[in-house]
Amino acid sequence: MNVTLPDGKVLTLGHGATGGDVAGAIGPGLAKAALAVEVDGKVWDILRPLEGDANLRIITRKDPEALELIRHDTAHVLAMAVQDLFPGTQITIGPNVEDGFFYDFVRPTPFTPDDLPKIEARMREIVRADLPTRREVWNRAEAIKHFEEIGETYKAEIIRDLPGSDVITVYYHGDWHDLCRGPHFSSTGKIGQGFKLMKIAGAYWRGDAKNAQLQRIYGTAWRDEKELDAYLKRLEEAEKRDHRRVGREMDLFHMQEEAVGQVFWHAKGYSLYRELENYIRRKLSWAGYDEVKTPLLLDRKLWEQSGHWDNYRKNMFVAEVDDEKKTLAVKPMNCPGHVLVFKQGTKSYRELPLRIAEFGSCHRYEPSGSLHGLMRVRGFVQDDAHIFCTHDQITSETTAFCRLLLDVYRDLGFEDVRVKLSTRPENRIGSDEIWDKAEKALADATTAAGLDFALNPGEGAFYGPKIEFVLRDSIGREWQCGTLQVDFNTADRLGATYIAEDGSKHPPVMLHRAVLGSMERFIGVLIEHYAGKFPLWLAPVQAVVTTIVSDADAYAGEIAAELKAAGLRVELDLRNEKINYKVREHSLAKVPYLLIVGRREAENRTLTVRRLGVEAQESLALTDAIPMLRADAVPPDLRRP
RNA sequence: GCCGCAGUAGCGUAGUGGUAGCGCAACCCCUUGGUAAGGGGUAGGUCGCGAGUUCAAUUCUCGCCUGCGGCACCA
Repeated sequence: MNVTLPDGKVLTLGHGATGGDVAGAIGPGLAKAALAVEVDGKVWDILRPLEGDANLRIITRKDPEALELIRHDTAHVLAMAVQDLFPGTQITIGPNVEDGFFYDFVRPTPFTPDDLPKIEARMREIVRADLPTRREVWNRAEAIKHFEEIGETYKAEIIRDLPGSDVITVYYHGDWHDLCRGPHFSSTGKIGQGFKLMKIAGAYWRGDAKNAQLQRIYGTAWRDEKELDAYLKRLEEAEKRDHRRVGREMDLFHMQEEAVGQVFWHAKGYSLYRELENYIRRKLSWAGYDEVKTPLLLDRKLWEQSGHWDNYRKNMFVAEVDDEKKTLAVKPMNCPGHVLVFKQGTKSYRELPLRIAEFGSCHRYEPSGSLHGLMRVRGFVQDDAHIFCTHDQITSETTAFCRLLLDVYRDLGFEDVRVKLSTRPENRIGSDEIWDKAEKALADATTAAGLDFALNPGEGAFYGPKIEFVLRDSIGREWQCGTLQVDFNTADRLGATYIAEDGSKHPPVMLHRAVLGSMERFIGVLIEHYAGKFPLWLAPVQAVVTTIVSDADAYAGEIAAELKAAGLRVELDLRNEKINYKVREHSLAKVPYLLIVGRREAENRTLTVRRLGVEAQESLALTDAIPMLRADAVPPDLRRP
């Protein structure tokens, strides 16, 4: 049996040799470090006998595969510990997730938070006991029978649903066993102690709300305790920039019971909101959009006609008055309103593409459990627009939109953008010919804008394909914000047409598109991306003028007034506090510019500038400082290069 | 919506079957201090809401509301 190593070297071994034997043949050090092997591209147990000639690579703790194995082995140890401590608990599945793993259990009484330390302690014992791992191949029927007999009905169900071609393998760790595809380490001790149980949660069997709810335990696992600590520290840091926390600390917004899922924007938060809105408004205006404003309440009949009443009635707020029989619905989206605007007067092909934009206030009755700060709300404003165009204009309009979006994201501090293209679903309207055309148009347009896309087959809307834009924030999290959807249906359904070159009437194609998605959510993303330290043009308070001694009060007031006159958002802090205290406080408040004046500055008509996060101070003449600050605060789209 | 947990002053928290403390913030006084917390004092609470048990409930029980962590959902 010949084994080829990554460097091209070929080792000849006897029949039945394992990956461990290969490592041993290379050297004793490697034999010790080897945790698993990659055999012809697949990760195998170190103790599994090779089945013939193969390309083989030794996996040690440093390899990314090792971390995956650590996590999955830890999931097994979790299941062992749980069954040990809570006899009668059924095990179901326990896959890896980002940064860790979970295992889903079936148990009449739910776990409590107090159980976690107990389970974790038992897990550490199991790891220290270094129980040996054994892999067995089982007969399918016997496996089903076995798991039924020991009361593991979910495991039996899993086996029944496995494709007939799959080999049924069972892994033993000591006496405990589990149905598992593997691979695993040769013993539980190889896991190490860099793991921790994180939380308990309910989760539906097979991810379906119609099924039973299982008890899920989440854990995290790393190569060693140092990596674990680093991870826990990262979580703490992420928590510090949580938009709900920063929003309170910086007095940006609040939410309360009387308006569940809706935002009370405070003066500072709304300043940020308006700055962002005005920025988008300028971008839209330059991109040839017409901004409109349409009613929040529209007759039920319109929603029936558009199809929303049938499909989304449960998620709509309705409004009724005593004196009229009409039912009005609070708009959950802006499309019908924009179609009604389009339908005013006769539209010619010469007017297309017609881009109708709106900062559209929408309300949706979202499930209570899905609400999350600004990220998922019931009342929100979309930076929405509908482009009414011909089939031939889809590509060019989409390309232009991609460019606009990338431009905006870059201005807002996001360079890393991914695109997903969702294609025709099973249930759809329109001919395959039109779908072919639309999908190709989106693909071509995205490529033309210099973007790569990932395919999301079958995930499109029933009325047309769509692209979605996912941005990555400063700590690596991804957020889906922008979208563009092709719609062959709505205009026709609501009776909107244009007159073509040959005098015939056609419904226009509608492109539904949003750059930010929702103002609320995007501001949430911005808060977390910048951890509240906004670029100057967005910062709610751009500068604080403060004094060292009260003799400088009058001068400080003069500076604040001049800056205000220059269009800056300035606050004046004349409190009788030490300068150390004020510096600390305004730094924690994330104010970009601290302008400090004492006796010296008042005499020379200068000021001392301290930028957030920079300890160095700079002394400037007042006459120089004002134009400098004003220039610095110009929004990115208004800067002359 | 489902599972679990939680709700005490603006924020962060302690605590108890006999109606509540602490820190920061607020307010007042002293301090005028040159770049990340100067000192002293004062005020602030229907312990989420409703019911039940009890001589007595913030504490125990039930229901509801809201929030948090997941799951499901997201036109």
